[in-house]
Amino acid sequence: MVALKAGQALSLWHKAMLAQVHDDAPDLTTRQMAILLTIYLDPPPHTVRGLASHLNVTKPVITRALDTMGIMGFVKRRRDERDRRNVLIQRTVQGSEYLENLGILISNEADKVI
Amino acid sequence: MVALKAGQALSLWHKAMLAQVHDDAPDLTTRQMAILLTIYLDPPPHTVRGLASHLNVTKPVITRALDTMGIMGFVKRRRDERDRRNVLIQRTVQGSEYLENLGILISNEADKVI
DNA sequence: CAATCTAATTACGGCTCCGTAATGAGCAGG
DNA sequence: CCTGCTCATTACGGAGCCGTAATTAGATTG
Repeated sequence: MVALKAGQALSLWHKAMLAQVHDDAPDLTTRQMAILLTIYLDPPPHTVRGLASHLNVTKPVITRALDTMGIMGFVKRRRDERDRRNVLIQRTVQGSEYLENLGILISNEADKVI
Repeated sequence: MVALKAGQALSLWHKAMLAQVHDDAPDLTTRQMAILLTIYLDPPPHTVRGLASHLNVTKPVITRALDTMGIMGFVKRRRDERDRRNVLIQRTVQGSEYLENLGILISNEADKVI
């Protein structure tokens, strides 16, 4: 399972990108996608500072991405009651569904790669 | 080989996105990446109209993406001498190298997915 | 409790992208 | 030729993201 050669990897990437472009679902930037996936795949808690450090970008990048993805309904913010300076980023049902569909889409395309 | 489940696909996508964000290589948009991969993976000739129709976007989107990626050195334009209304989009050494590295990167990340 | 440090956000100027509509240039038929 | 058609590009106003720097709010330390 897996063991993907570079050419096959590019082909898979191509198909996945095409599907993303065709599905006129909300088009996340590379950074937004990386942030969203980190929130959903890495264990919580997630803070702005932690995400910024993990992705090696500045904090405003995270804040803005959370704004955008919050409007899309993909993430939620909650104050950390222990240290009210922190904001804890939380998952949503809608975000889970979005990523689940993305996973299925990529998985399906992977099946078509010889 | 391959047979990627949805969860593994997401994990692969995540790692590939993170690598993209970390490598502060030029950050292409989803559309630009889809266009670039189509140019390099699908058989030529490629025209603005053909790419627009293939990706289901308007022609100015293609023109602008070619401008940007042309400046990056990833694609070249040439007039079609048979029908001088057409522009033929061509690959470059630099673009090949960029995509080759991307393929290797994704392939390496795929190896790490259990 | 004042000074200091930290977390997150907001402000600002700059750049790129978007979609629609107009423009420029080349082909084709009568 | 000239009218109509096609291909690609440019123009234009609007929206989003960027990085740096300033700001707000909360914790901490002496």
